[in-house]
Amino acid sequence: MTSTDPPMTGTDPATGTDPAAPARRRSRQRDTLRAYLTEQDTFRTAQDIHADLRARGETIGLATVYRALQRLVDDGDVDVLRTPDGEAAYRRCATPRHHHHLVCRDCGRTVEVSDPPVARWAEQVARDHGFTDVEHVVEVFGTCAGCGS
Amino acid sequence: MTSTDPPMTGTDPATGTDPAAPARRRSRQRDTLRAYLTEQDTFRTAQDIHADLRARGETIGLATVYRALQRLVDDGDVDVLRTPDGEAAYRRCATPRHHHHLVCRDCGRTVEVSDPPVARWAEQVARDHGFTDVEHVVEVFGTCAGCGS
DNA sequence: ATTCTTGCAAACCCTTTGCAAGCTA
DNA sequence: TAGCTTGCAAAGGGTTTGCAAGAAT
Repeated sequence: MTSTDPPMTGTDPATGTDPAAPARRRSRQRDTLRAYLTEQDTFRTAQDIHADLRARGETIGLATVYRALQRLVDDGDVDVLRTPDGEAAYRRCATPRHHHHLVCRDCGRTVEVSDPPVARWAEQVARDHGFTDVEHVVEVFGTCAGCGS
Repeated sequence: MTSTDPPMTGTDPATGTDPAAPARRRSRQRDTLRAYLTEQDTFRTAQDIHADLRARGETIGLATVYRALQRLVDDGDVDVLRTPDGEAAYRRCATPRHHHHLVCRDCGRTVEVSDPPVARWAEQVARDHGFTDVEHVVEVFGTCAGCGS
């Protein structure tokens, strides 16, 4: 609806890419991260991801994990959310369109949930009070069946 | 509805206070902070609050601000929320019962909004997937009329 | 007098950045 | 070869904590 993300630079209407953006090269690390994220169904912090990859014997630096995640997020390939204690958690979601999450605060297991009514409500409330460039954050945290006592 | 906050220690059914908790003494700093928060209608970070108080000539340490805010939050006297970039922002809300916020991402000006449907929706979604101890985070960010271009 | 509070500085943690070396195209 | 990518270590920024000095009861 509302364009919440104004492009920083112009994009070529033909290719949809930014002509001014630097060329992108592929790398083992980024491929590894992408593969890892694809097989995950939980939200994980950058540190978690780094630790997991290292544990598997992969060689990748923490800074690289952060940089790669940042790029995936910018490209819209990965979702980010802030855990209640302020850490950023990442996840490659199955649903490409706007949605929310039901996240287990213990293991990160996540269920994607959509709710158009909430979005409409947010837009309405904002408009009623003269706010623009609306963005709403809706996350549900809980303890999943597996982690429950 | 659901008891989302299990008490860490037992509370005396008579007084409603925790017998094991240390005695609480009043202090100039805490009174000042409380007064400051009461006159504010915007969400502010601990750093902002500290800067504001210092600018007014008040003498109070940053650590004290953090500790005092933490206590107010624990007591349920102040609301906290995470800004999109991970900082904690505090505000003494007028509405004592559960509610959400429409926050200006520039100046922090806030409008308290209630929406029972969202809460019920969250509970329902969580229950449907076997999650317990549900907690939902719903915040709407935007640019208020005053900060808008 | 007791012990809760404060301040400062150091410690913590997550995240970002500088820069030289490595690798992709 | 050109220049994007990586790793490491250092720097940043917010928040917490240790500890001795300062208050409140």
